Amino acid sequence: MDEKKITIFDVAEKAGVSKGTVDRVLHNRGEVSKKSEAKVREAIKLLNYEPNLYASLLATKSKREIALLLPKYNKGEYWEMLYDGFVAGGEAVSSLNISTNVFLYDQYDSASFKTAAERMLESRPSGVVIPPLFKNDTMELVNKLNAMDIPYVYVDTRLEEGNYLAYYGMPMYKSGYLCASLLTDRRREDEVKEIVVVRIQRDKSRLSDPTINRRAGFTDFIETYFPECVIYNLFIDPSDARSTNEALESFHELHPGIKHVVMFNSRVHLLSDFFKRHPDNQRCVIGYDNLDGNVEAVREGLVNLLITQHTDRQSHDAVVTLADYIIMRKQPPIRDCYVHMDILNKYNLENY
Amino acid sequence: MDEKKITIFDVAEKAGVSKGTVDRVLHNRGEVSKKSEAKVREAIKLLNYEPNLYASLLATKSKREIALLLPKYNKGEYWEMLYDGFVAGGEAVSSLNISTNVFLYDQYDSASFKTAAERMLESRPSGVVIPPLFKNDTMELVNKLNAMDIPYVYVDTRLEEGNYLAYYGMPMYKSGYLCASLLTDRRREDEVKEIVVVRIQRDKSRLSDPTINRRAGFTDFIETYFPECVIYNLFIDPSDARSTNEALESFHELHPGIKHVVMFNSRVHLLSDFFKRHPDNQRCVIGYDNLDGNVEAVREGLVNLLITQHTDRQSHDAVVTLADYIIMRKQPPIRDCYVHMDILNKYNLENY
DNA sequence: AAAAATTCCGTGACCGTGCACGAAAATCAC
DNA sequence: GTGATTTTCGTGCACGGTCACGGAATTTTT
Repeated sequence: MDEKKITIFDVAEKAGVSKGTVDRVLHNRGEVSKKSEAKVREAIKLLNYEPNLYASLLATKSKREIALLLPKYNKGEYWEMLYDGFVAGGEAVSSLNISTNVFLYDQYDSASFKTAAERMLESRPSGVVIPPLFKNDTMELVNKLNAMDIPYVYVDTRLEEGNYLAYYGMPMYKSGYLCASLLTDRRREDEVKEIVVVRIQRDKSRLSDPTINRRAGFTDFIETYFPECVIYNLFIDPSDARSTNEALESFHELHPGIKHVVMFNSRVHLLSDFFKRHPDNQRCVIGYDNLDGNVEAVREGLVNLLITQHTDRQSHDAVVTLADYIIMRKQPPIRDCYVHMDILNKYNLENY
Repeated sequence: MDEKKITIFDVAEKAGVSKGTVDRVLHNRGEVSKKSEAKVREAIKLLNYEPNLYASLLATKSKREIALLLPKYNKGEYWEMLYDGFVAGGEAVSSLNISTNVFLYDQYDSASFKTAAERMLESRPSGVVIPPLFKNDTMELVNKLNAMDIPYVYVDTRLEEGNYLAYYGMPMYKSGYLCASLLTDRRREDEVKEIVVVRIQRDKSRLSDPTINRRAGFTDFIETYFPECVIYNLFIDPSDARSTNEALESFHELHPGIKHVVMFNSRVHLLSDFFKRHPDNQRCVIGYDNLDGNVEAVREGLVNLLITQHTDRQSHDAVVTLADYIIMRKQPPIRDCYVHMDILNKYNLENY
């Protein structure tokens, strides 16, 4: 009712100083004696003072910037969604005098990550969003960020260190488990004897396969409920459509009866051509992520289900979370935000 | 770059008037000659002026209120989710000097709707959120709102008139279609011969069954792809657990082999007890809406799938949309917002 | 045409905070 | 103890609106 809004003046009065001093304390701008600072902080706590965001925003001139460190990508690839969400988040907070900036690197070249990180640091951002692809390099970066007191948010995956402001991502293990449950839904054991997992050649030689946990979840489910089932691994090269198709064809000749196909990365659309040539309405295909190509494949009935998340919302929320923290020192209510795993089929992908 | 922010002064100068006049035009506060008004509007358009929200919020004293007209509900019922989202939306816009207020009525008593609507109008809200249960009464209300120039947003369902600001809801017909597709996923025709649809006794005698379109979508799918299939209707009384169970038991005795059970309203949890007594892992049960009871039923494996939407987000977004419109006359980008239909099973309901 | 009534419009005091400027107080050097 | 530094602090304008007040311009009345 009588919500008398307390202002910086009230605090100043209570502390026996001027509003200028209170302001200095509020923004840790220094030039305040320890004694005064103590009194001001006391008064702030006592009065339960919260600064008026609007007055602050109106008066301030300082511009902030939030940076995103992202792998280079081609149109329609996974990382594009993170990028889009980041931009959208930037628009959402642009009225808070916060802008955004993206630094790209080559996801197969650790050195390029380092230089991108270096450039990013030089831009002196007020906050950073990172999908931590290179574990060690990211760790190094994060140490510097901590030293510079720059908050950062993980998206996609997360490192096991303790200083990130928040994390947005899909629970990988569970997403594999979910996939297996959908693939085998209401099937008897003798109906699921063989499964093909299509994988990316390049990931084999990589330090860390990004889908490893997902695969683990999937395998655990199958081994528990379909112990007799055989899981084949088929490797393809996403950059070479011809070799991909050849690999698929020759595998198909070898194992013509396989009805269950799964792909743990976001590239299940690469199989569309093959499925078009070999239609089979007994087949069940499950992939991940709502890339345009994947969605189209579901629409055409080539892929049955997609397990997705609002990837763009991850980076969007990351930006908003950072902005809230930068402007108002507001801690996010939940630090580890596992986004919901959506299940998309032909009939519910329209409004996604 | 040189994003020189244009202020009310720039507009005033361009129009050859004072800022006071511009302000009067901006808020349709009258006391402006047609000539001046025209010049001001011209200048606004020319300069592409947008008022500074923060300055406005800082200076304004006026309080606004957004009202929600909602059926009375018990804890754990569908309408509670709309309520929760409304409250959450209210918190999100509270800093815009906007508060919220809820007016409850008896969903089976048209007269109580009318008095609630009357009370609501007397509170002179700046915006209204309505799930239009009573078509005619809502129409009457809406006419008054239009006359009073009060914007309103539909949630849940929508009337076929043209003046609402926005609508948030699930595409009912499609949600039935989706349900049928999931129920029969990868089934051969001879595997789906009988389906039970459990319905609410009371809805039979009601003017309009709220699930009618959903049922239509469901039936259309089944008739298309499983023309031989028989759909049974079983009516229960949600307020009487004993009679419900009796109805289920006697139906079960009559048709013991039925493996497919569907419920089109949000009360599939009412069947939990029965399923507990008659476990059958060949059975497939699909319901709607993520009420706690329903979620629990999925977790326990009594219900296979839930088709849900973020019901709370409907009313939440409704409030935010209204606030944006009230404060900044911002039209929502999409007027008819069909929210995405989520599919929930045992393995992806945790983070929902 | 002057007076009265209306309509229209400019002015200026806020709203609560940020920040530059310079004065006051405290510390230091000798 | 005096002057020079350095530290600490108060003051006042700016930010871009809102809105009440009262005066100017216009219309109406007599």
